[in-house]
Amino acid sequence: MAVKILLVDDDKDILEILSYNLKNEGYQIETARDGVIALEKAIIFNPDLILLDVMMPNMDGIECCMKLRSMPEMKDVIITFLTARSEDYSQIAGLESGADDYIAKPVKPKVLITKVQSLLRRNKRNTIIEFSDIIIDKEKHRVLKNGVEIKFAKKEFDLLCLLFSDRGRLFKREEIMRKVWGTESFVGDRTIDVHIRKLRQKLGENLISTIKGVGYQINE
Amino acid sequence: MAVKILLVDDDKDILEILSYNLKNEGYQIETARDGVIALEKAIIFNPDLILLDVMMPNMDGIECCMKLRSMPEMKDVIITFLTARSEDYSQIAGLESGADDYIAKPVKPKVLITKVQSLLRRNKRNTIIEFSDIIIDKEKHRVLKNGVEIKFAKKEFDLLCLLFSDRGRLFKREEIMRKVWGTESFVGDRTIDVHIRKLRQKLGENLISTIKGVGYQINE
DNA sequence: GAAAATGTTAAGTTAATGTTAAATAATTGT
DNA sequence: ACAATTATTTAACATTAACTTAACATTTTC
Repeated sequence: MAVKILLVDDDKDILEILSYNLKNEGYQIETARDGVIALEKAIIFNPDLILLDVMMPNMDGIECCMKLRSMPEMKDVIITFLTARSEDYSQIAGLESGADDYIAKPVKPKVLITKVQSLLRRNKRNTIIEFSDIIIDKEKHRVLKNGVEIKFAKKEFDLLCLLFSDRGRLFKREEIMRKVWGTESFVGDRTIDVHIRKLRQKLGENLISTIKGVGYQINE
Repeated sequence: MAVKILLVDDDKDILEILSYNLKNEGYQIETARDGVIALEKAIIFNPDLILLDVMMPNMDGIECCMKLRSMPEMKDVIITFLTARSEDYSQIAGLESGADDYIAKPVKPKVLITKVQSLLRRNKRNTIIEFSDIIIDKEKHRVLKNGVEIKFAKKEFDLLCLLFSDRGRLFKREEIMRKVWGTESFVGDRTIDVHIRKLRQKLGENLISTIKGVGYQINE
């Protein structure tokens, strides 16, 4: 699956240039013209990386970044500011905003691409997840419990990976739906439950707990 | 099959000189002028050895190397850096990058050839694979089951070798397609299945298991 | 304790793969 | 170069496993 990048800037030209260059590198791009739109698009698009202009109308980058970070599903996204002047640095670099890095404007396409590559590399999340007696190897599509392999069908595996991507965190049904089934498929309400059932059968009844009216989480 | 080497350097002259000398030795050579191109070519060309300049525009050798190593299909390729100065050594030798060795520039052709030979020799281990009652000899293109030779056509053999190159690992259909059939050939969907069928007929129905929607793997 | 949400099971549907034979393509021997 | 042989791909249909749904049970929340 292609890497997804959300570009946020109020300057149409910048959006276009950066968009063009990043698309050329094979990235999947979405754009937003202010912070408010960015928040909405981020939820739908589920990007791996967000490039966020600091100075924007409506909602500035710093505020947008903080809002993004407050959403649990955006915990792992990489956020990078685009800043017009290095003076802003003190504010931006501060931990508060929750960004991972910043890029000084004006941005040269080549520099941007290098930077993006290095950001993505840095965040190559662990492909192997271990938790008590369970080992999940995303790459090999393999799950071991007490050293014994247990087979999982595709959707089951995707769901499992999602839940284990942040153990203990509560995943809302809506979020599970979006991340495992995607935005276009419209499946019934019981589908998630049935898959949860299968995970419980295979890995033990006490692994996943239900938070009624909200979603599911892995018990830590 | 000739040994395939991918040469990566931004200096055209170096590419030419090394290319010339290695071709003379009977190696099959591809070249790339930066890391990005190198990644693309590596996937298509599927080299045995990659000689990688460290200092390059676009994507440097270290980054390129890490990217290569992160692809499961590049697990067994030998990666060697070409470094302009021995000072870089500390960075390069670090385990992180995943390279096997390095060669100091400027490279004398004779030295290079000796080095390449020794690298290839070192890695010749995988040529014979044994697994329960099956013995596969890649070099001789031979398969024995319980001491009895079984003949495999080329594609069948390639597929078999791929699956056995990492027993237990799940190979995605897309990956099988790329590695056995290459990126340019567009063959139908059922082609892989038919070949899997033949392997199962020849080596037993329980050897290979299907993960629907994903791919195939050897049962361990 | 009624409404809402989720659990559970089995049956229904869909999508993916299996299988066979026949059609092409490649290779070999003469 | 030609036919003969062998390898590979395609096409059609069968089968299977994955996934979804539906019906009803159970649990939680207010």
